[in-house]
Amino acid sequence: MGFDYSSALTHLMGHVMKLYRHNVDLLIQAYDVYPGQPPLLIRLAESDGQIQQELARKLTIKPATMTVMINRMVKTGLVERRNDPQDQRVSRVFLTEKGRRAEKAVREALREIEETCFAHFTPEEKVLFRRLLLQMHTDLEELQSSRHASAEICKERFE
Amino acid sequence: MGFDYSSALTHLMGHVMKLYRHNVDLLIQAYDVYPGQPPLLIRLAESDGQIQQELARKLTIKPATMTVMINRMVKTGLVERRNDPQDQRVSRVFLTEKGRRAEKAVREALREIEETCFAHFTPEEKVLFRRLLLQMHTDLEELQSSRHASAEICKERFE
DNA sequence: TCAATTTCATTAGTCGGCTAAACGAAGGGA
DNA sequence: TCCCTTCGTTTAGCCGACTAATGAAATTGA
Repeated sequence: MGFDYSSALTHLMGHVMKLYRHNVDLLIQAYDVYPGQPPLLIRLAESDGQIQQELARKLTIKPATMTVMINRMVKTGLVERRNDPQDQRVSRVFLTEKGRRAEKAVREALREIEETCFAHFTPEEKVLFRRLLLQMHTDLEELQSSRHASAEICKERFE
Repeated sequence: MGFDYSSALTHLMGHVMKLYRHNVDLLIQAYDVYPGQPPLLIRLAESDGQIQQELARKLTIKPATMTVMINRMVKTGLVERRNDPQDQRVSRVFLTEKGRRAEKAVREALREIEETCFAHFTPEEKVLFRRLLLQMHTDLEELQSSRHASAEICKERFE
C-alpha cells in the first residue's frame, strides 16, 4: 500500500533525465543530429569504421535499432556505410565530413550541459553521486538476474 | 576537447535509468501493462475520471501522446473513455476493473523495485541523493530558460 | 564437398515520445 | 445572431527503442 509513486526517487530521477534529454535536443538539432545519435557520433569519432554489431553493443541497443538509426543518419549525411571486402555480411560505418563537424559541436554541447548539471556539486558530492548510481546499477542487475534465474527454474520444471 | 562522454555522470545516470525501466517492464508485462502506462494507471487510481489534458499535464507528456496511449489502453481493456455531458470537447478517462487490478499490481512492483534500488542507501544518502537531483533539475531548467530567452532576443532582432 | 549451423544485417510491427496541422465544440464580441 | 477565437482532442508523420522473423554470407562438420 503506502507507496507514493510521485515522491519516489526513481520518479524524480526519470524527470531529471527527461529534462536533460530535452536540453540536449535543443542544442544539437541545429546540426541535423537527433536525440539518440550523439553517442553513435562520439563512438565513431573515437574509432571510425566499426561494424554495426559492435556499435550496438557499445551503445547498449539492439542491432535492429542500430540499422534503422544508421539508415537515418545516412539520409541526413552524417555517416556512410562501406562493405567489408573480407566479410560480406558486415557493413562498416564511417563519419562523413559533416558528421565529423557535427560530432565536435555535439560533444561540446554535451560538455556544456554536463558542466551545468553539476555546477553546484562539490567534488565530494560528485564522487558520492557516482558511487550511489553505481550502487543502484549493481542492485538493479542483481534483481534482474535473480528474476531471470527463477524464470529459468520455472522453465526447467516444465520440461 | 577533453570531454570524455563515456565517463560523464549523465551517461551513467541514463544507463541506470534504462536498466530501471527494463526491470519495470519485466514485472508489469504480465498485466498487459506497457512501459509508459504505470504513471497513468497510478494517477487514475488517485482520481478517476480526469480529462486527458489534465492527465497529460501530470505525466508531463503532450496531449497528442496521451490520446494515443489511451487508445491502446482502451484496446487492452485497462481504461475507458466517457463523454462529459457538460462539455462535448473533453473526454474523461476511467479505470476498468482490470485496470484497477493492474494498478495495484503495478504499484506494488514499482515499490519493490524502488526498495531494491535504494536498499543499500543510508537515510542520509537518500536525502542527499534527492537534494542533488533537485539541484540538477534547477540548473537544467535555468539553462533551458536562459537559452529560450536568448532565442527570443534573436527573434526580436529579426522583426 | 555439401548440408547444417552460426552470425550479421534487415524488415515488419509495436510502444513511447514529439511536432504540426486539422477538427469540432465552447465562448465572446460586435 | 454570427463570426472569430480559444480550447480539447485527434491524426499524420517522425525519431528511438524493442521483438520476431527473414535473408544472406561465413563457418563448421560429417
